Amino acid sequence: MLDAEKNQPRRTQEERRKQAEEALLNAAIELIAEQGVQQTSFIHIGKRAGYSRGLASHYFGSKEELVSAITLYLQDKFNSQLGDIEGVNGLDMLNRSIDSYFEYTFGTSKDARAYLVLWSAGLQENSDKRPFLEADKRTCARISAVIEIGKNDGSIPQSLDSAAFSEICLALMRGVAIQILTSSFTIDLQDVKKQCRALIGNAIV
Amino acid sequence: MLDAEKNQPRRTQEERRKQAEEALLNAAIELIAEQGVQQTSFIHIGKRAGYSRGLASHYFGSKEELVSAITLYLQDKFNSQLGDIEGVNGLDMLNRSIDSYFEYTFGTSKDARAYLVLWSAGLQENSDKRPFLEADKRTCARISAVIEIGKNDGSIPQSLDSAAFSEICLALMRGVAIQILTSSFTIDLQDVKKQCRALIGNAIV
Amino acid sequence: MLDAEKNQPRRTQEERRKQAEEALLNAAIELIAEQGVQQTSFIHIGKRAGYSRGLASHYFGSKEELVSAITLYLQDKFNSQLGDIEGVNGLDMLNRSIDSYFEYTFGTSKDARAYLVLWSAGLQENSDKRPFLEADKRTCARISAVIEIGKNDGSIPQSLDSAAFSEICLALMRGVAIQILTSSFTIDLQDVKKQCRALIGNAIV
Amino acid sequence: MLDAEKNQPRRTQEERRKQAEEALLNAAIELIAEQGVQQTSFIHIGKRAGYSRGLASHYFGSKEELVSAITLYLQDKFNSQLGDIEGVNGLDMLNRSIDSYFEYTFGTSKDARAYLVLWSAGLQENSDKRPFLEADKRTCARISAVIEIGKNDGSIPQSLDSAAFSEICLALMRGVAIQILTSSFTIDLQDVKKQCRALIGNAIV
DNA sequence: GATGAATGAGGATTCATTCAT
DNA sequence: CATGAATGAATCCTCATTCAT
Repeated sequence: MLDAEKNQPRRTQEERRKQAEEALLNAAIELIAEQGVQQTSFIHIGKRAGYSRGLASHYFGSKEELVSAITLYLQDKFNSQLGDIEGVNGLDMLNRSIDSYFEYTFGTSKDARAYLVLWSAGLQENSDKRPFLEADKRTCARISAVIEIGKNDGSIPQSLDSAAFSEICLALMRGVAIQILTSSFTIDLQDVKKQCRALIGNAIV
Repeated sequence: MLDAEKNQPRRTQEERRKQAEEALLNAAIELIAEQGVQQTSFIHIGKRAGYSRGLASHYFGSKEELVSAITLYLQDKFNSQLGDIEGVNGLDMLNRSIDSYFEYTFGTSKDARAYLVLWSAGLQENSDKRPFLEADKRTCARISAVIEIGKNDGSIPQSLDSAAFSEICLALMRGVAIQILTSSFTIDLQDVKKQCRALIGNAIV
Repeated sequence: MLDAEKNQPRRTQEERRKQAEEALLNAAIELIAEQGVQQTSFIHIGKRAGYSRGLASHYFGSKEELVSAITLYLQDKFNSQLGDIEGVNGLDMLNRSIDSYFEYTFGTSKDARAYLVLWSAGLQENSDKRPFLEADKRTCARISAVIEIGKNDGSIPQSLDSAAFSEICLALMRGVAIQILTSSFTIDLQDVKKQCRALIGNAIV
Repeated sequence: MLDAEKNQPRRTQEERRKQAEEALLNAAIELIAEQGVQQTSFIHIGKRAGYSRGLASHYFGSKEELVSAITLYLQDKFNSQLGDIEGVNGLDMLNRSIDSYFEYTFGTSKDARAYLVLWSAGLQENSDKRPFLEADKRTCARISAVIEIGKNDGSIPQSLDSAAFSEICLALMRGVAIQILTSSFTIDLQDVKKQCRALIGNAIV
């Protein structure tokens, strides 16, 4: 009991820290989704999170480190939300993967938009693309694995090049995501989804 | 004769102005492709173009106007490079359109990269997306037109929804382009092209 | 017995406090010798000493007080190291005084360097020079006393103005010390010492 | 005449720049002499010089560069003030060199104090001492040259080691200077001067 | 028309300092 | 007693922008 009493303040300190850090991260994510990375200043982040202007700087050290932390945070969150893909067979699992990516992208949180804003910095020549390339590699590997399952259970033909197809798949999904987030589509989301499925379905059969 | 003498210097002035303006625009495009919009300052643009640091500011007024000017400049350049699409039938024209977009994106100039850097600002909620949306609309209209030609000459089935398909097509092309420009693909460019063509080809037949 | 039991933890606390304080002081001295006063932050001091970042602040209150504490600490340490000057006569004692100042300055510890860094703040017009002036006065008094001994035992001529000479002596020693610590000498230390002794020796005889 | 009219604005621009730069340098020198380098901010410099807070930063790029510029400026100014040393023989020239160093140090301008403040940063281990070492080397070379002249004309004995002696001389002069600037001397300046001359004079004969 | 001098706003960053635990 | 969470002041620095020449 005494130990618990002694530990409590410490735990509370840690908790305070964790809570503040998460609040700052989420504030930063919102602001990045709204205004982009450059326009998002430590001052704004602190204000939005309800803390002082210096705290985000204090915790994350520099803006570069903040961006890294956000990137990892969003990737982890995405992966944990994704969980295990289930389906009656490989093809079904592939379709469900695509659906869940759609759901993530069009969900209410600003995570997906913020992630794509961060990721789009990779379009500049001078930029550290590694964190995003590794994430893309993992995503493609997951798609490839599903395709291989489909090949084994007969729902996907053996002739399909899983490595190449998974990368094209990701490119398509990402292209669709960004066109939606930039309000480029005039057709409605259900149509977009249907077209995507058709595109992928026809390629596989 | 006197008129000619008077006009000549004026014309030369105008030409010099045009030349300087173009040099500044291209310097800005290079810098944007390399470092992004925010990191590209008037000073750097002037230096890269070989002019004074005040000239870009002098010509374009403000940074916002500069970005607008660059956007229009790049769209015009792209359109004029594209020219008229030719082909034996609609399907062939569609394939050639896709090829020319590939060529533009992977060409030596930094135009495509700079344009996508500018366009990616549209991922942020607070941003003026109009110039890009209009350009996308024109692009889709062009693809739609080609599809309609294909429907008429029998190379593309009547059942294809040209409006929806053209938008998905653009999404795919844009997704592929940015995955390439962010070095995400591990498969080679020829493979990417082949996969794209297959995807679109299967969808049409 | 109960008293002893009660006292023991108190003494241990006090000892721990003293130990921590000394560790913090020495860490601060090292950092000041390396980087100067301004660049030496409480956080760095705590880290270097192996304690928390708040402890130095907790003990010394403010940075100004910390600097005062260090100054006194270094002066006390110097004085206690110096101890009593011994020699066969006044002249000999003077020479030994000079030698011991050399030894202190060129010793392995960073004390002398740190002290001179702190002292050099006195070059600025707006600065509290008192602690250093008092220390200098004591040093000159010590040298004067030695000279007076020399006058009495006949090793130093009566004509020498001990007050003026002791101040010039200190100026010479300090000048030599800082030239050495700023790596300005190209001649070796033995030569420096020899030259100094000759300068002082010739002045006295 | 037209040329002159055309050139004037350009020259005026340049002059404005030069004037502003010099005002900023002198303001910085004053502030450094008063408060030290760290406490001297760009904002204060601008204010003291009668310009905006950003100008010093704009001109000198960074504080490090500002310090470099000031160091060079002060060294150049000192050297040009010094001019050629004249005297009836080498010994006389040596004495006059010492006198002029005294005059410089105790003059009304804050140059000498500022220079010594800058130079004292070299006491810290992590610091760029080069600009100061080079200046010291030049100073010693000048003293050595004078000593050699004295050896040739017979006013200084051949046995004197000019290299070693010039360095000790500089150390003495610098030690005296900093003791004066830190108000350490209780004896008056004339006495200090007399003592110095005696010290050096006795060493030479 | 073109240059670059000068301004001042804005933001990253570092810390002394205070305060809760 | 000791830790470290949190604040906010201060400063360097970068630029868009204005303006004199």
